[in-house]
Amino acid sequence: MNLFSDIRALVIDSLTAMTAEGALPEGLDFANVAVEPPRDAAHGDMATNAAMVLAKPAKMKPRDIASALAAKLDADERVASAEVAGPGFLNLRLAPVVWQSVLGAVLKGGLDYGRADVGAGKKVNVEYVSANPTGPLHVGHTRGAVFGDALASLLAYAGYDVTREYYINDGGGQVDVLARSVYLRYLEAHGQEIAFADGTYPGDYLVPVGQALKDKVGDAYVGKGEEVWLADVREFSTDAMMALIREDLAMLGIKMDVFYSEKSLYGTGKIEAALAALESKGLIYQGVLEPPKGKKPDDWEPREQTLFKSTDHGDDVDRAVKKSDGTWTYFAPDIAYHYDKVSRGFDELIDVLGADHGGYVKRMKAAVAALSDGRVPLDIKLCQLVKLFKDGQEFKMSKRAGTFVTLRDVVDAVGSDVTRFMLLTRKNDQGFDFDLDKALEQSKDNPIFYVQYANARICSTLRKANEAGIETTDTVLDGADLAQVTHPAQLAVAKKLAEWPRQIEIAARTHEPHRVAFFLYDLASELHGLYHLGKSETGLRFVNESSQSATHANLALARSVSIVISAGLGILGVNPAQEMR
RNA sequence: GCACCUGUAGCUCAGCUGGAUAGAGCGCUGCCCUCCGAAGGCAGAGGCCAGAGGUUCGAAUCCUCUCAGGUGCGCCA
Repeated sequence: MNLFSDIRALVIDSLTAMTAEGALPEGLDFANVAVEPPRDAAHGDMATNAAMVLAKPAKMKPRDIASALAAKLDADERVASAEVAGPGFLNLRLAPVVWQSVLGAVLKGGLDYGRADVGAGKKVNVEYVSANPTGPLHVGHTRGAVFGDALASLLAYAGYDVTREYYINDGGGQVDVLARSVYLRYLEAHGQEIAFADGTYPGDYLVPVGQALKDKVGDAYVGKGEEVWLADVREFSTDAMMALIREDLAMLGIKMDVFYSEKSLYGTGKIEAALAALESKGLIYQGVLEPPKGKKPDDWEPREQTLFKSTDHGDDVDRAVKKSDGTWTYFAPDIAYHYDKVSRGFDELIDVLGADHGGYVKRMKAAVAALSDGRVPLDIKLCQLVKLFKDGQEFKMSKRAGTFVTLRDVVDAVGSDVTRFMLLTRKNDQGFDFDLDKALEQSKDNPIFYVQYANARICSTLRKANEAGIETTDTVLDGADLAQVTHPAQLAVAKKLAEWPRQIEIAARTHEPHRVAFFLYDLASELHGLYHLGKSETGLRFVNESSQSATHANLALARSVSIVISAGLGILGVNPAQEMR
């Protein structure tokens, strides 16, 4: 149930009727007619721009259309009043019964109230994290992990068939580096002195991997050349790293549906097939690229290589898919991987990447557009950098000094719920300063606390009512006489609840889970306000000693808020606390 | 040099894909606990929406240019 689309449907019906009666010319396009909450609540509950949108094509004055439309809408029982305002806005006030019925809808729907059908069962693939399997996840990955996971949940809630996917970059040179690093730790486990050369990974996290390798193969690889051990150690090491990464993700409650291996694309004809598909469209050719602008590469020399004509699909320059020595560039398996996603029948693709992949967006979109003949949209969400602050100081990361902060460090410090919520209170393309001290603060300027506090308050109230012998199950509350919910502060809460399905639709359409977090904050604010009004106006207290039916109605309102908060936090992957400690 | 992101209150950020007098939190000022959790609420001050043009009934939002910050730009991944 989405009240806004209901009322919009009413407006469209009325406009259609007006056309039939000759009050409007035939053939008008109503697509741009919107029904939205007005910015200023004093203007009413909803506003429509119908008259202004239609004035020009209808060759009529907006206010004339508006007043005719107002007369039509006024006849509907849900509409308490319809007023023409400003240049031709039509402000609608809805009858209290409309808002009261929202509470019934929430109690009946439970966590499913707000579920939308914008997805219409379409298959969407959300690829996120996809960190190289060379070490534990760090803070940078954490943002993408949380964002992608919340986006996936949001889309599922909005009616999409969602697949959560992790692309394992296990095909490039960096896994050889990993293998050599593990080999050193392996030698160390055999009591040898080791030294880490440039371009190897000196991190301690490889010590147990080296030990495990020793446990597995004994001294079989000691003193042997790479040709003997590299392939095996590479596989052993990436498996170990992926196990580590899965544990990291589990700390945030993240579970992928698919782990897709880059390696599986090599030697299986998949890359060749993808490029053949491009070639059949005339998008592959032999050519020489211009040298990159900006910093001058010292060793630049023009060479002929195999190129993808990505400029045909909006890229700035064409991109190499084969190096001059005939091996694939990293872009080639990525094309094949996305081709595979398209072949698996997804209707939409989303890649969640770090901001450092910005230069990659156009070429990948070009590739997907070409491979799917424009059928499958690819949205790439770039997550900007996270800066960590501790004791008011920026916590600088340095891989050389080994002072990089891992996902595990952050979650250990503030917990999964706080980590997730904080990272989701910002748009993905906005940089983020993560203050670990503030995140733990229990006050109003900590949004997660504020939201959870609202829910805890409700739960506590319901508990107390229960102890006082009042039944508080959803079925009983659903049977409450909601007509008693009439106070403006109460109706304000109900109106906020009515916005929930609409916010879900908007958030899902724009791929912006942060909207959910902000909505929950607003809802919590309404609840806190109402709660405090109960201090001076005793009739607004949730538990009303003089009237059991009023108590039930009030508790129905409170419970509805709790349900929506729980649903919203569920999407964000945050546990809705029932009490604060 | 080019591409992408960002620029909104003193600070940190929202702003419903073009709507009315631009909103929250923090900070500042002043109120509110005999009362379901004050870990809170109410109110006030505070703005040239970076700047300049354009598009139209209407722009923080769309287009162009300029300025500032960030991220990138190779046959690396």
